[in-house]
Amino acid sequence: MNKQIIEYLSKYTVITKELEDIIAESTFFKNYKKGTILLSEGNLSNECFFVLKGCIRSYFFKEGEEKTIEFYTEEQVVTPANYGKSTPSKYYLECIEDTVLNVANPTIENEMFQKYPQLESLSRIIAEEIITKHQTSFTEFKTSNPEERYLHLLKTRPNIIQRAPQYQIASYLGIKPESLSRIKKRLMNKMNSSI
Amino acid sequence: MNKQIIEYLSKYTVITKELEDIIAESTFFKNYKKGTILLSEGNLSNECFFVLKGCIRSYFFKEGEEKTIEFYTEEQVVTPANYGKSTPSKYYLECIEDTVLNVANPTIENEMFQKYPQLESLSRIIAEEIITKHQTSFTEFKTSNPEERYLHLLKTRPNIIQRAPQYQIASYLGIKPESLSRIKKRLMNKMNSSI
DNA sequence: TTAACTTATTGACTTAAGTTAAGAAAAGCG
DNA sequence: CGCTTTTCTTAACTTAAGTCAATAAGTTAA
Repeated sequence: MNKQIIEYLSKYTVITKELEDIIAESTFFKNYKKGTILLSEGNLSNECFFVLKGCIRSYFFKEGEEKTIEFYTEEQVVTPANYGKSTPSKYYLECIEDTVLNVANPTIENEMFQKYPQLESLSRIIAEEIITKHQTSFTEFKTSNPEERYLHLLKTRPNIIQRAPQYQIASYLGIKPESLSRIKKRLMNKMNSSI
Repeated sequence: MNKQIIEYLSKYTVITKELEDIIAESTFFKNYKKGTILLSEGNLSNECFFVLKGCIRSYFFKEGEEKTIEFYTEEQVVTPANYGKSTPSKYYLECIEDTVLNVANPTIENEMFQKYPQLESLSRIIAEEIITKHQTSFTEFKTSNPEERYLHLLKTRPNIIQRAPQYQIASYLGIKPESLSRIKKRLMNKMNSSI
């Protein structure tokens, strides 16, 4: 099971046997049933996650409506915004499938960072990588219209569309479910008429 | 001049005199005239920046149109996506005002990280902070319409609106300049009619 | 298997952003 | 200072997303 994490981390640096053991020591695995809420609005967070299998969705309520912030699937890191802080969470984390996670907590993590600076170095590199990816996604979103955003999602994360209900996809794309329904229909027509 | 950086870093951890010296050693200051291009599309990047005074804009071209990605002002860190990597930049960095920057490069930075793990620790913490801020901004953007986005910018970064031309603000808000012009007019009317 | 509930689609209508084009205002420069 | 260039505004029109409401399709559980 640890193989997945090591493989992920190996993209960023050489993971020695020692480092591998350190990681194994400082984290643990956990299974969650579909529908499990990992974090609720208003609550503190003392866990961050690495998705081994399944899907986590972050969402919150705005004007009474559920807004999906992000979908996290295999090989993704989920660090709640208030992880290890004393501030309440502004959003929910929910397993939208049966999910297997690798879990860490700030106390052990900080101890490990103290002991093994290489581990913190790795975290820094990964954090910077995530910043870059976020900026790319944000820019893509900003410079696209809803139809283009849907096509982009279809291209870059096709399985998300299979795994999450459409009303969740819609708010993830910043539109209403009715609009997503229409966009799909419009695209179907375009496909057919171009045959 | 270094005071600004130290003050900024002090938000995240205690900056000892030693650490202060380390930072002073590993970076330098530089002045740029308005209009200076710090990084061009297609080029490599060997510098990251901390804005002491002035404003940097990142932008790129999509379908022949300039799209503003971000504005960086006083006390903000600018790390190009390809900083220290061997990949070409996808965007431009331009000083839209006379600007004073604190500049670092990856070679010295990595040396310093090796020598002073506390410095890398600080970088990790700041990087994670930036991730959280990005996610908040992205979510705000996604769940707002153009008018709300403009009002949000007016509230959170009013000086940007003074400092950048409107067509740049427009693309930053993901809309056309004509639309921003109309939004402003509409808001003026609302203001007046509510007196 | 049906009944209850959730999710998705469709239609009619409203609203606002995009597009194109023209002119006004402001900024930059010789 | 006046001329040029850039930026901003306005208008008319098109297009697509939001809204509201009804119905259809799919899911879940008694």
